[in-house]
Amino acid sequence: MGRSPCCDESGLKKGPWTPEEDQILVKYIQKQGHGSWRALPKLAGLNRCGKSCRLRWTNYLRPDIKRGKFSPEEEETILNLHSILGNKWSAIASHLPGRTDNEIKNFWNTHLKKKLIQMGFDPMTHRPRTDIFSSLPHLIALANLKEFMDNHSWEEQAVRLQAEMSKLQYLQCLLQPSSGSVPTSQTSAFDMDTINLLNSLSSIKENNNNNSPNRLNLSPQLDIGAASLQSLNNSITFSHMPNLQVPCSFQTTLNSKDTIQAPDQFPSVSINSPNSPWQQLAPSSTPTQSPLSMALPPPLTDASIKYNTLGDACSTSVWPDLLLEDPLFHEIA
DNA sequence: AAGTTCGACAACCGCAGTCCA
DNA sequence: GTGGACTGCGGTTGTCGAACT
Repeated sequence: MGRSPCCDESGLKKGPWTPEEDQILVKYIQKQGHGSWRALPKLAGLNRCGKSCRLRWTNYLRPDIKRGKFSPEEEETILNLHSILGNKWSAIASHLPGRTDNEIKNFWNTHLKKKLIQMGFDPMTHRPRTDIFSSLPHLIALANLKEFMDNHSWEEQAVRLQAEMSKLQYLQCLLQPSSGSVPTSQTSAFDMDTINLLNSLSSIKENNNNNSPNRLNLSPQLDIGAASLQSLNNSITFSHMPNLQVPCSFQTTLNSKDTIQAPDQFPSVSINSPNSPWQQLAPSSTPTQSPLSMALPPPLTDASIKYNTLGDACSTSVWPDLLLEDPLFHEIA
């Protein structure tokens, strides 16, 4: 298979096309047809390689090209087709009259991919992200907490947990300044899980203010997630615990339905449409439940738990490092 | 006002497939 | 069957304007 040598030729112009070049190319093709792309530049009087001419024509100058923003219907079509075809841009383009593969590819990379990621979907599989690393710290902390609870007296646990809560409060003070703004896509799922962990521990304390009892009633089996935390919440009493709260900008109080609506910044994606890939992803979900909610971990306890907004699990921030370097984190984890 | 950063999109690069002499 | 010419395609890079500092 020989490679096209045309672009290697020296002396040919590269880079953006001028209106004059566009005019020459359009006039020539309208008059003669493109014929051999390799021969075209010479015949048309253009100092470009044939490949460049072909690309310019097919992606920009072709008269049937539809320019302008993608409609919600087109977005949905792209999402549907991409969930089936993957990055087969030309195949996707063939279903969208007037749109080129390049245009669709760019639109995907700059808009749709980000939307899916922000909404907690893997842009390649179109499925809710199941990044094990994002929940790992949470799970490890819970497992170790349970182990500690099992192996120590109530007095020891109370003293130690109080000390840990004080450390957490200190950590929170350190974290506060970096949380003055609304969470962005740069806020990692790791951060969110850290916040969840802080909230979980906080809720332990809150619950203890409401419940009675100097007794431990841990479930014999470690049921990671809501059940174990609920168990902790219901069974541990603390006094003089520091007030631990995540920055309010990260808090979103859920109602009893625990359904989160699609964020306002994604108005054009109709995720509930019958043809939407997200709809297909959730065949068992109730019609009123947004598939977006599938991307969220289950709420830890009830509506009193503040849950965080979605974050990009792939991105990084200084938060994880800060926490990982702290001895407290190693003690908990 | 100047410099920097960021996002959108046009254009390029290079591999792979097809055609044809 | 072979190999060069050509085209199609997807990934990547470059450019430019807007937003931000």
